[in-house]
Amino acid sequence: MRILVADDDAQLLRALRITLAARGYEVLTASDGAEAIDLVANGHPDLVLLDLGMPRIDGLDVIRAVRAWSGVPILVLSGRTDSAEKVEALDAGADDYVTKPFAMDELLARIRARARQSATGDEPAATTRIGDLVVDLAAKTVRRDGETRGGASVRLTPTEWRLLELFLRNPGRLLTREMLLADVWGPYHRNDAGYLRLYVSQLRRKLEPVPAEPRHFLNEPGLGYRFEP
Amino acid sequence: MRILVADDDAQLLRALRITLAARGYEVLTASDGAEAIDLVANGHPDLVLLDLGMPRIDGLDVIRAVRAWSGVPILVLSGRTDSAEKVEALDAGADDYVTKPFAMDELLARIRARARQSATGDEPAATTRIGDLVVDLAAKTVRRDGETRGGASVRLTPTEWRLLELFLRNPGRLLTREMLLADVWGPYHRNDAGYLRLYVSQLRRKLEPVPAEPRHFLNEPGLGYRFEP
DNA sequence: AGCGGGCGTTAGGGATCCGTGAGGACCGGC
DNA sequence: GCCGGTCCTCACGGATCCCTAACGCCCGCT
Repeated sequence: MRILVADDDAQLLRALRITLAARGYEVLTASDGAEAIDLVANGHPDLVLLDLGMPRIDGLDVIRAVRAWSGVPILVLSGRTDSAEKVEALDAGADDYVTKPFAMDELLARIRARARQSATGDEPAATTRIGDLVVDLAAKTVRRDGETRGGASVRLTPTEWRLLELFLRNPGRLLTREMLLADVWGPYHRNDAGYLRLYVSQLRRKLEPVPAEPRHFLNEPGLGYRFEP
Repeated sequence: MRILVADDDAQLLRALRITLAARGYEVLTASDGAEAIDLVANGHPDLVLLDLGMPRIDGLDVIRAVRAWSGVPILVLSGRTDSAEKVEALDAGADDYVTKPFAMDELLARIRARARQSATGDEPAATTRIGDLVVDLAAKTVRRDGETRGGASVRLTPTEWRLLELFLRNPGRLLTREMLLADVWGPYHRNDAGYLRLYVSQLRRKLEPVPAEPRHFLNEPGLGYRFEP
């Protein structure tokens, strides 16, 4: 999550950088409008914190310039409290408006709200490659590499998806029999190792280039299984 | 654009209804939390204005209940100005927070901002081709390819439109039974899989070239349905 | 060599899920 | 009151999936 902070107040800029970095955000900074526009274009931020009172280019023009080509969420910071200015900024394309001085925890909460919005909106498709197959867990699709359309090349059953999901979420890690059985079939089937043998076999048949010589779904005798990307 | 206004203050409710209606919005109203949840489920609003201080069900619980199954934008109105309450509401899933008393033009601007957010999403897919049919979600029409004039070749019922809309907005992705049921019939019908079977069947009969061999509305047994363009 | 445990695979049977038709309940318009 | 449209309930044949049982195979142990 990368945030661009644009403000001409160096002290506030520094405070925001520190606070945001401490929350795990990646921070870009700009101190005037031109720099802000440039960094939106070339820095690819996921969210913009924009002060309206910056030199060289008016904040409203920054919003309009950005909105001409980008849909990145814009959260406006401003000292002005009159509603006319808020209306102008929001109608120019801003997504939220906070007046200074502001409570930091409120600002952070509003940032989280905007981050949610972009998280659900655009999905770079959390996708994993297995040989020449591409697995998309969210869309529940497995397509042959290169084929972006046309029905899914491979169909998996619900149980197969649950098992595959566990493997893909823990790449390279050893997953014990009990862990896998408890997560897929529930805690009362920790001893039914036969289920695992059967479904791992089916996953290999559908996903391994050479099912007889597994290279991604590996067995560790006596322990469990491991997924190697 | 349909807006649900939930507030226990009858006078404010009436003022908002009149103001919003004058701006061309369709307005639904609720005066307590339970009614609000019910209307989100069955009224299919595009935006929710929610007062936090309502009887019967706490406002925060309303947010959580709605967020459990719907992504509709929620704009909170509240008399409380302390930032802790704002943070709670925003983190529960609200998209914006306005404190009473508020300036009406600011509220309207924030409503427009939220409306943009949901509107920009569907523009690129305003029209979709299914076989030799062309579906226009905005105009709610289905015409045979080539015929630009004349009445719609195919008529769909309101429920069929809601279902079709979900499919067209998520092309290629698997939509689970629960997701579809919750979005079309509300969260209290997550188990009525029979509804889905029936209406998918009707969509296929009206939209598939060969209803008996569906190529666009596909079923994944045990999981849900998938729309393939 | 003989044996036993863990592993991979195959082949059904029973349960669940799906597609579709018919018909009743409800509503607004004429 | 009548009627067309929409939504929902119910029922049943067929498709799909999950689980059980059984059979080789490999490897380490006796």
